[in-house]
Amino acid sequence: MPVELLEMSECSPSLTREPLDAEQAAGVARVFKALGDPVRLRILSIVASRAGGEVCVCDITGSFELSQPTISHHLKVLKEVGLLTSERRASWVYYRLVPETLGELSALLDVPATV
Amino acid sequence: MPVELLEMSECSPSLTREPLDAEQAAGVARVFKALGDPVRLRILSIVASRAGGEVCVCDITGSFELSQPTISHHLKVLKEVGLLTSERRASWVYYRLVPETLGELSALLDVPATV
DNA sequence: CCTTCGTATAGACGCTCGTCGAATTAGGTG
DNA sequence: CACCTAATTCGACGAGCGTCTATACGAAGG
Repeated sequence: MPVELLEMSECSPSLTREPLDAEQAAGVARVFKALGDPVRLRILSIVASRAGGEVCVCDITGSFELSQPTISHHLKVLKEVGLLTSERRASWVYYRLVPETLGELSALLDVPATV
Repeated sequence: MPVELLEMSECSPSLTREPLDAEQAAGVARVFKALGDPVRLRILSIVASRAGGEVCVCDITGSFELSQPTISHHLKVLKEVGLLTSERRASWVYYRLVPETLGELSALLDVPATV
């Protein structure tokens, strides 16, 4: 559970500021790798675009022609890198977005308009 | 060479707008997968943070304890997904950032502060 | 309890990826 | 031309990933 994705001395992390060191790069790459799968991206967008912010696993499996364990695996990956959280209520497990993680990545990729 | 990473009807692409379809997800996932490697992330940050915006391959290889063909492979991957461009001048090949691609990804991950 | 439903885990299998050394292409120079 | 340097391409190998089926777990209901 990474508290902070980036531990930069400055407050505005960006790829354009200065080269990432190996450790920083490894941490960020973990998250991008999780985003580097079409199914996981779609899962994330399903959760992100859901009005209440919550999605039940059973709502996701119906959107894919993949086995339920496969979806479960992808959810686990997204959770491990801090993009999703889960909560069990009765028989169902609900997943929510972690907007802070997405925000950090967005800021990291946010390059000045004209270089 | 993807002209446009996303072909959404709306002008403000974001994960939170509506779920990505399979085709969109596949296109975006290609780029994120390229970012999902620590070495490639560091290469990208080296290019991005370079004052002139240009980096020679020989400048990059020195920053890693990896063989030169391996660096060349990573540069190729970053180029194929539209994150870098290259230009040959004399014996040297120079790589530049494609800020538009990074900008699209940044916008995609830019979620509203409070959901 | 035993069953049923929703979800997670375990193990297996094929394919992809990152890395290497070796060979190849491209440009510059004597 | 021969030679050198810069960079890419090739072929191979081991590790990791996405998917599956089968199994286990957890909660609710007869």
